[in-house]
Amino acid sequence: MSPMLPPAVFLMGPTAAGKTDLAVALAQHQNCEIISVDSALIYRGMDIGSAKPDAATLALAPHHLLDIREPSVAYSVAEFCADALALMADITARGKVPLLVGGTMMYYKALMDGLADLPASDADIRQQLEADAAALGIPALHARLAVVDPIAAQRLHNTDSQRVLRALEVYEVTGETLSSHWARQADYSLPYTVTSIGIWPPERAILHQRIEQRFQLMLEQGFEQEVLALRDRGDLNLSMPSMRCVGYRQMWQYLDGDYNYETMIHKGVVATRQLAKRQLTWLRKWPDLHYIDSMEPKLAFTVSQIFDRM
RNA sequence: GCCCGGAUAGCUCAGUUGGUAGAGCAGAGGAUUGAAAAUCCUCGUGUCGGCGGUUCGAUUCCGUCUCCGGGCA
Repeated sequence: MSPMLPPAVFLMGPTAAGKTDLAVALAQHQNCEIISVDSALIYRGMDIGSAKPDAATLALAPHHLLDIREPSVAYSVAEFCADALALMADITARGKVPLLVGGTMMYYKALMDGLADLPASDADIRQQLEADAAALGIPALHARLAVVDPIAAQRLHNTDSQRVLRALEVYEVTGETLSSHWARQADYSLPYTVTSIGIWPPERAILHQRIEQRFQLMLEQGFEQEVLALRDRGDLNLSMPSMRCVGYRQMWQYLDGDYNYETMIHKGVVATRQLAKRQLTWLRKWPDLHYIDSMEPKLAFTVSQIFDRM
């Protein structure tokens, strides 16, 4: 990384760790502008269950990349990278520091390391592949992949529905294998000097407690009504990325009558804990991460010092 | 008070014709290239409720006690 590159800050952490509060405090006292890095906050009408900052908070500290999609429309990591890079350039040009905040770790990873030149998903082909998967099973599609792209097939487990389907999709769309796209991946590095900050409580039990309390709070704030309204639109279903978000999926299934209210709460909390665990798996291996204990009361001050040293 | 069921992993339970036990869920660790809040992989020692008895050996059979259901009074 060249010292000539402009600064940017990544503020990362598992769900319910307190990222938003810290980001808002920083945005008010530092010369920075917030870009959300969150695959759920992009959706309009999904506010309570996604723990989106409320209007008063956003008035104090505007966030980019909130409410940029209808829940019926998918977003992608590639779109995120394009959006984020454009915003970062703009913020930098206005003499401010881009402060990226969120928990979607693959978005950070792709922004940092780049993506291969792959085609966007193709709705028709994907639909056909999903039909094949339903009829034949994922292992059969994995076997099909092994014929055309043994390298990719070897890397993918034969039950990994999402990646096996994607690999076949890339091949069908481009006529070229996924592994050969990977092989041609261009050199790339993010043109910023990044300071990476990770925030979470030192004890997992504390995070679990916060997750449970926050889920209860969402219910009190009208999460069920929010999902009822989404169902009433009539254009959404459980196969869409938006409705697969943690909490929304479980509330939807409860409203379908799949299980009772108490079970919905339990499954929602469990799914959130499991999300946090996966986020922490990314964070543990993130290079040059400044870890911040979210239980530390002088948090904002600590982070300000990091800013000052940039 | 009596009768019948239960009591085994954090939870729900299976099982051992007597040789100290295993599933699902939870939890933990990991992977992660246009759906990523997604998708997937790996990981199972626990006084088999307590105390006695029978036995080479009891979580398993017998007795008894405790607790939890249900029933009868």
